[in-house]
Amino acid sequence: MLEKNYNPKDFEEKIYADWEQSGDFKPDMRANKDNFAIVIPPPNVTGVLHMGHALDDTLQDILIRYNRMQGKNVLWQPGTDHAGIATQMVVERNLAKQGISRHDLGREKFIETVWKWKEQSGGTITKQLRRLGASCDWSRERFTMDEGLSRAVRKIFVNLYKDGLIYKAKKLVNWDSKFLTAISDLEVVQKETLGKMYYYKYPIEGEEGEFIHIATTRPETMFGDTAVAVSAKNEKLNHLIGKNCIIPIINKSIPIIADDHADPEKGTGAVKITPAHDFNDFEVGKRHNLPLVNILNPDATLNENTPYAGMTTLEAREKTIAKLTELGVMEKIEDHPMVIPYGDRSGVIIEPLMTDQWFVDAPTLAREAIRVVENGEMQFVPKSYEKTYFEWMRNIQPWCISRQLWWGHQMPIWYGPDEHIFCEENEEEAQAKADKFYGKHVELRRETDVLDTWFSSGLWAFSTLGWPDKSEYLDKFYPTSVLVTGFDIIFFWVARMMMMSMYAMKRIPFKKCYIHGLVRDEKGQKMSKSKGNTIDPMETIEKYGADALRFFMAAMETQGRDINMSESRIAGYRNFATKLWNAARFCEMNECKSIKDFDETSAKLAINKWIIAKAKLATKEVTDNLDAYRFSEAANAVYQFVWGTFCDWYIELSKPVFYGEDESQKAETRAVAAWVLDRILLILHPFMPFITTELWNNTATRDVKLIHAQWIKNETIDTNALTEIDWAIDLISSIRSLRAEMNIPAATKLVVKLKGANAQSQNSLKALENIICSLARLENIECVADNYAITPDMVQNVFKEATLLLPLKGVVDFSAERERLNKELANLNKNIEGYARKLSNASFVERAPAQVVEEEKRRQAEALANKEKIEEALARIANF
RNA sequence: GGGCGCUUAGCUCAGCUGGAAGAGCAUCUCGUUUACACCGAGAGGGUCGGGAGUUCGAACCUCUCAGCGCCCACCA
Repeated sequence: MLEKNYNPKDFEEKIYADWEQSGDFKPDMRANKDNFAIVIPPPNVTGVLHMGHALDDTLQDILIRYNRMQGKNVLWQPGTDHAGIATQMVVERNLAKQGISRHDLGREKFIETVWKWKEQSGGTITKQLRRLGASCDWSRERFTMDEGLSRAVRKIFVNLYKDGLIYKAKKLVNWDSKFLTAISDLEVVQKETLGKMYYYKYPIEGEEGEFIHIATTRPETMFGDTAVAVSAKNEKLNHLIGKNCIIPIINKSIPIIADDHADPEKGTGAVKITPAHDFNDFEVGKRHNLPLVNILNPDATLNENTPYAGMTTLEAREKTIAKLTELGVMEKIEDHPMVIPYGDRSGVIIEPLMTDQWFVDAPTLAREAIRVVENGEMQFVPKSYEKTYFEWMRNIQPWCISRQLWWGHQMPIWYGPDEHIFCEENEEEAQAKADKFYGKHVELRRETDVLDTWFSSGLWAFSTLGWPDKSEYLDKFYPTSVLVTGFDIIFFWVARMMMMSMYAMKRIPFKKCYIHGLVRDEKGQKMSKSKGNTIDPMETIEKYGADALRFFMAAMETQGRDINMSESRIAGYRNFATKLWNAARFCEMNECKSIKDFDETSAKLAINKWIIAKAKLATKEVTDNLDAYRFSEAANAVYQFVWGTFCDWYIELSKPVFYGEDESQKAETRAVAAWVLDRILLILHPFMPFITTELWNNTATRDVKLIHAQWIKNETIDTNALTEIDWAIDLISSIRSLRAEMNIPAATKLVVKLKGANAQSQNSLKALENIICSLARLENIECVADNYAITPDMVQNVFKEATLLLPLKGVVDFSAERERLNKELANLNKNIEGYARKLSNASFVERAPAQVVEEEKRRQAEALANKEKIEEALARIANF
């Protein structure tokens, strides 16, 4: 017995526990079937589920369940990411509350603390994924710092190193002065800020009273200047090229050089060159062999190469300006809108800094990764994202992979006494190589840097499946079927997976990459903790059920667009679940038990044949749309069928049967209703796994669990079964509409005389009389002999057939109707003119497809007939 | 500067191959009826951002103008 009220909390968690305990999420490895696999984008191990995950993982679960129901061998590979900086940051913050810094603990103790934190909070997000209904194979859960995955990381690293694709270099990198580490270009966010432009002048050496005018936004970097550049084409200034100028305050002489980096149109036309602190200047410096003067400490304070050692850049800037003013070389200060780089995690200004770092030769790795997208081996859905991908990949820069952090994969690099590098998968091998290299035992020192988190994420598609070991999972499931992720992750992850997979496996990591948008708040604003506009998916689930949230995500997911949260809409989908719940109760109350191996094609009754055809059409629609990754279309197809067709019409149409006398009709209708409900649960299951399973367990008699029930493809559909009932529905709708328009009370039973009607329609009417009278609240309906026939599409709007309906009971005011008919008539006249014009257009008649012309003629004829009828109707009601 | 996308009902958005404009929510009217008021029936509401072009036919294709958003790069 179903409870009276739909209450998802009663069963959602229970059902999930059953699935997981019964091993329903595990692939059947013995079976020789088609394989389908998705690797989950690993959430941060210590994170909590947000709406972005809810979207991402709902879409994946839909695909997973849909494919599982097609009898495929399905694996959804779950796991979490160690998220280097993010996790280290959280743990450091916790320690800070106790007044402890990571340096107090030391590296080993600190890492231990992080592991403890991981043990303690690491299960949160996976629990939340379960609550959402994600049918991952949890027995295979992986973590990027697992022994197996770490081994994969070391192996790839060593291979890349030995292939010359990883190298160490002293380069200008993005330096995060809060975390004291280098970060990659992608982890830098540019922010629009209103800054200032400072204009001042450097005296020309040996020429009293001569100056070169400089403009800069960062005067404090002048102590690192090693040249001033002027374009050779700059007529006003190029006479200074070759001379020297003096940096004030420190009185250092630097050359004035010719370089086109100095745009005569910008600033003063002369640019101070600070090669150690600016990416452009670095390039200029390389071209001219300029010395590098580093003026910053790692914490972004100025160092002893400046007069202001120990000061922050802002403090030093103040000092510098004051001093320049005092020296009389300061000219002016202007407001200047500019873009300043910040660390995406630390939020501090990122300084370009010269340091030793490790790089992956991304441009080389990108070549294969580009090729397999160009030739269509890996396809983006929507396709337009491949442009974004190409754009980035074709301009890719070496990837800085070393991080001066503690939490992460420590690089498999050892240094000998003379700094000779040994790169091996483990310490023993490195030691052996070193001993051999030096001809004696030596002490090795391991590189302390760890790898960028995305290095290990890049291996995720194959490392989780068991690589570098031989693995059945790898054989069956690699390349995986599809990767589902947000557009903001294309560069961070998709691109790197492509590069790493093409390098390590020589094969693509996934055949398709489905990219979705962001989940925003109701107003379309990006959700963020700082704005306080985040919505916790767990609270939404608590309030409306996981099914409602999932359906919302699916129904809103249209390719290439962001999703705005809408509580009213989620409520709407909870209502949808309630509706289905009540429809199932209706079936239960009328003893609609599903019959094992019921042959639905044996149904005789028109309404039953009709709903069966409709159900099959809905199935096809869902199937086609899911195959094309059109989630919203698929979801809406089920929604429309369940609510608009099954509940609104079929249940109502079945009532006269259930409340009638004919037992054989009743029996058939019971079986068919049960069959349809069964079908609904089947096609709705990927979207709403909980309610469908709960109902299935209560109503279905099939001895298979819904999660494994067979999806039905390529059925034959008896579309002829649609006509009669569709006609009746149009008729009923029209009568209802007319009744409302004419203000006839619902209680008033009408007598309807249907004028015309050919033999077939008369038969239909006879057969469906009960239904039509009951649903349209009629006393009776009868056909009146006449000279024109009724076809289903003629009854689309009864107003066009106004003479068909003559209310005999109740007082009816026709004035509104008269007005309406007159309007209709005017419209019709306009249309008739239009048709005539079109049909007399020789170009149209000759060039449009014959059927289109026919259609136009048919419409013209119809319009003319309608016109006649309306005129007739007007004449009739003239007496009222 | 380069790229991508958006503009359709009051709101949020669908609309796939060019063939008589759709959904949900909101609004208004009415509710006989035992699956459901988290409901039912009905209604109103659109110059598909503006303009031009291609076509027998354009929300859809082309050009153009305007507005909005995102990504990348740069800005002394």
